[in-house]
Amino acid sequence: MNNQFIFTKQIVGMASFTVENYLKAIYSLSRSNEAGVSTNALADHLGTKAATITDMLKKLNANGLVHYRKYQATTLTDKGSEIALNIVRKHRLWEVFLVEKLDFKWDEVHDMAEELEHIDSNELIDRLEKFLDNPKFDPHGDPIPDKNGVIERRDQIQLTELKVGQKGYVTGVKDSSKEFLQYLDNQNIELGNELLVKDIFDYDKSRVLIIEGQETTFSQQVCKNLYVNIIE
Amino acid sequence: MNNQFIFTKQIVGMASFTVENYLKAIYSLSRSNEAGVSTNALADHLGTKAATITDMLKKLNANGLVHYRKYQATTLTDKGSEIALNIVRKHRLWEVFLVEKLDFKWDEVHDMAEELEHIDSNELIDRLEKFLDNPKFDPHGDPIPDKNGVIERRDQIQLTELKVGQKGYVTGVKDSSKEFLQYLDNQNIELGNELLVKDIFDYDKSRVLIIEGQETTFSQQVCKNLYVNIIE
DNA sequence: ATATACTTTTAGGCTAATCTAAATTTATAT
DNA sequence: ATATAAATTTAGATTAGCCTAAAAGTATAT
Repeated sequence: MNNQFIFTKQIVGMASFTVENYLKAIYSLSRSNEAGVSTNALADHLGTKAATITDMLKKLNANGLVHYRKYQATTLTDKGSEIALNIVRKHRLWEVFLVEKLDFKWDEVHDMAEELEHIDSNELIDRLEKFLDNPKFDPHGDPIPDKNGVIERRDQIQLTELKVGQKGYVTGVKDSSKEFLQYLDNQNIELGNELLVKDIFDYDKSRVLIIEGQETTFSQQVCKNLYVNIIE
Repeated sequence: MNNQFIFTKQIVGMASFTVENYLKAIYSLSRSNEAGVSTNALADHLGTKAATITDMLKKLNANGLVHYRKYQATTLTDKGSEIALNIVRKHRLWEVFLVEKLDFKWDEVHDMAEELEHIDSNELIDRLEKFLDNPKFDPHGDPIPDKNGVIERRDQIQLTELKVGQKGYVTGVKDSSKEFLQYLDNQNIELGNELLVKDIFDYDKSRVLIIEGQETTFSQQVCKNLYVNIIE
């Protein structure tokens, strides 16, 4: 009775706004959980109830976008993954546009990009990419998938992995919440900054760092959320 | 029982995608019909059924966005008009972006702008406007409302109003359908072109024109859909 | 002036995406 | 190993936006 097999927009070859958001959420949560994503984790992430997730996962499964079996972790199919990566691509390119061309700050662009990522035109996004000079990373250091969904793997590590005496430069943030980004702004930290780990306190694992010549102490939590490349 | 008094997005101060499209349609159809807009005209324009329009008009009325009374032409309230003009503003600015920055042609931008116009950020659109160098007209010659909804009145006329011997230059198109725009492309007509009316045939009201030195014949329909400014 | 045509509204339904409450399955802790 | 807790699913309902069919109102042409 319930037609679970057709999404309105899929008729014309595209997933609905909502479907796109589900796929993106599954993609995103899968980064930190190889086995797949739980119903509750999705409900949390999307701000809906678990029952709603179950319903939708059944539909996505019926449409070949996810692998779903009752009570089991959910993963994306190739088709689902392709759609998710395209949304991520669009999101990140629009963020570059907002920061580079419209002078927004890196903590201001997320909500706008959440809307822009659903604009339905690959021609548009390909031209935007070219207009932006083919950027490889977004303003938070996250890699931008190319038009085939290929993401450049970066050998960045968390700042917590640097030992005392080691040098690195900031390549990205693991947490790109407004709060964290504004904290970094306050501390005058930005992508590309060079730093040296001067000391690590055993007690709370906080670090004394020399960043661009300036001595600063960062909590372990902050260090966990900063990605760096080691400078040998 | 039916809660007609709250639109989801209005809680956070904005009209839904659908509501925005209704208001824009009413605005647009009101241009050619001072008294207001009929239910059927709206249904036609929006590709829905009259019954659907009636439902929505009642809700819009309850929310203070339109003046609606059974069986009577509908008009926008000030609040409805403000929202409609803001959508028009966004639509036209995005069209300028697509043409000027991403090199789309004027017949390619409508559908993308139909989506982009609903992106919910006035800050974004104000910055886009500045980035585009405060354009006053979109790629089809339509005026762009400023952030207060004020539209510059242009004293353009239809090409049909020019008499034999009079000169003008093209300022815009009345019909901005893909078909008409592509026809103009084929004829090498663009905004700013100078023309002279050489002759008008009584039989079918078609015109012989000299456009940028080139002699061409246009049907009355084409001439009706071209706006010009007279050159004295 | 009235029949006919056209427009608009009403009544009753449908779907996608959501919810709550209850039932079921899986995981965990003694 | 089993009771309890946590996660997940099912069942039934809601809302916005749409539909069809029928009723009601308005306009038009003789």
